[in-house]
Formats: sequence, C-alpha cells, structure tokens
Amino acid sequence: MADSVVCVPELPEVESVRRQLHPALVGRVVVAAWVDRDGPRTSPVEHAAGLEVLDVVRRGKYLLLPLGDVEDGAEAELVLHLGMTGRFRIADGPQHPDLGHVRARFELDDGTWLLFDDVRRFGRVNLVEPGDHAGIPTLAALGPEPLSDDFDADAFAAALAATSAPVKARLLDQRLVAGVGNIYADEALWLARIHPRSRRVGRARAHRLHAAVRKVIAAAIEREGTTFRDYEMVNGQSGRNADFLVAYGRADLPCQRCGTPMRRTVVAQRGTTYCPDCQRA
DNA sequence: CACGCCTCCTGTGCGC
DNA sequence: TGCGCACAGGAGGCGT
Repeated sequence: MADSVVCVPELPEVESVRRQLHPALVGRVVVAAWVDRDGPRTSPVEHAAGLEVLDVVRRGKYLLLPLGDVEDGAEAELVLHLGMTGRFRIADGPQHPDLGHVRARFELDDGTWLLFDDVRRFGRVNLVEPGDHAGIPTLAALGPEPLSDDFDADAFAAALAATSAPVKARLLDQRLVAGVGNIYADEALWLARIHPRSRRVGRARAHRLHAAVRKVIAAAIEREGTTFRDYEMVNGQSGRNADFLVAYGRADLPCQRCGTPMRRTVVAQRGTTYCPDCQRA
C-alpha cells in the first residue's frame, strides 16, 4: 500500500522549492514567457517579458514572484502553484530530459530557463497585478503561516469551536492555517491524538493541535519535505521526510505510540490514516 | 454563510 | 499478456 502512495507538495515541499528557486531567479530579467494554454488554472504570462524577478516568496502552498524594476517596484506578480504533480527545473534551454509535460517556460537574461512541468495540470500559473488575488479565492482567503506569530493558538481554538465540520476538513481548507495538506493533516492529528473526523475540538485539544501543526511542518522543512513519487526539488532530489511519517500511508501498520494497527478511512473526500485507539473523537 | 459533494487530470497498479 | 478500471488529491464550483 505504502509504495502506491503518491505525495503531493504541501508547505514544506513548496518551501524547499522556493529556497532553490530564490538564488536562481532573483535579479534575473525575464526575456520571454510562455504558458501552454489558457484555462481556469493558467492565464497569459507574455507580459512578464522585460521584467526583473524581485523576490521569490511563499504563502501557504503558493509561490509569489513580484516582477518589475528594482527602483520602481513590482509591476506584476507571478502566482505559481504546484498542484499535485508540478515541478520546476532551471535548465540551459527550453527542454529538459527529466520533464515530459512542460506547461510553462520562462527564458531568463543569463541564458537559463525556468521550466514548469505538470503531468496532471492541477498546477497554477497566473500573472496578476501585484497583490491582486481576487481571481484566486484560496490565496485571497489564506490563513496565517503556521510557523509565524500570526498563527495564534487562541484564535485557532476559537475558530475550531465555531465550526461543525470535521477537524481534518478545517485543516485542509487553508483558511485557519496556510499550507497544510493531506499528509501533514494526518501527521498533526496523530501527534495531537485527535480523531480526524472529530467535529468538536475543545480548547485544550485545539492548543495541542496548534503545537502539532507547527512541529510537523517545521520538522518536514528541516528534511526538505516528503517524497514518495511526484514531488521533487528543483535539482531533482527527494526530500527526506518520508521515513519519518507516523500516520500518512501507514494503514494496517502498528501505531508508533500504542501498537494498535492504524486504520484507513475517508474524511473530507481524502484518504485518511489514524490510530483508532489513541485518536478518539 | 457553512458545509459537503463533484469535477478536473493522467500515471500507476491491481484484478481478471 | 493485456485490458479495464479504481485510485491518488488541491482547489474551484455548485447545490443544499
């Protein structure tokens, strides 16, 4: 079962990508930009040409690249999302042997190319006015970064107390906290000993979950993310977090806390693994 | 508004 | 061996 699991980029994976893209892109001027087609997840990017990459910022699972002029500031913003299978390469030309489904290309003034490859087309490539996220509702309503002071335990507890949805659904919806996806939701809920389908999470358990989210995200960033198959860094290497997972992908394996076989279920239309003994509703 | 279900997309792995 | 199909899921859209 575990070897059929596919990994999707979440906050730690996107942060690892950001750290590799930043030194390669900041200060570069876009010579030409191309995206494979218009659609709900892509929009024309040709106007990026002539603009300098001023920064490579991450918010949740989004990468934001302000483009413009060092003195005049940002004139545009490139919004990128890896979706499920997105990956980047810095290449010497418009092709790369590792990439079979290039969806966007950015030629840079030092002769390198930023290539975006995305088999399943769930990724996003949009060029917008700086800060104009109205067409990207999840980004516009994105909650606080989990490792920032803006992620407040009391506010998190209050928000959970005001909802009737399963706690895992709230972790996934990006509004209470940014960047948590299916893997780290299961990991954090296991660590906090909370059943993923629980609809009533009191203050004490909410505080445990708040700490658990921070812990699993920080640990995964240290290990440059989790790789099963799809996610990889800009240099093609894997993250090292897969060997440290305690919940995700461990159905039928013994709980590392109590030895009870982990159970697989579906919550919020997502595969979910939890310990039926030490994660109680 | 909140919630939950459906859809998109395609490679992979399994069963027959 | 080969075919068909279920499955994976972030985010958007829509129905209730």
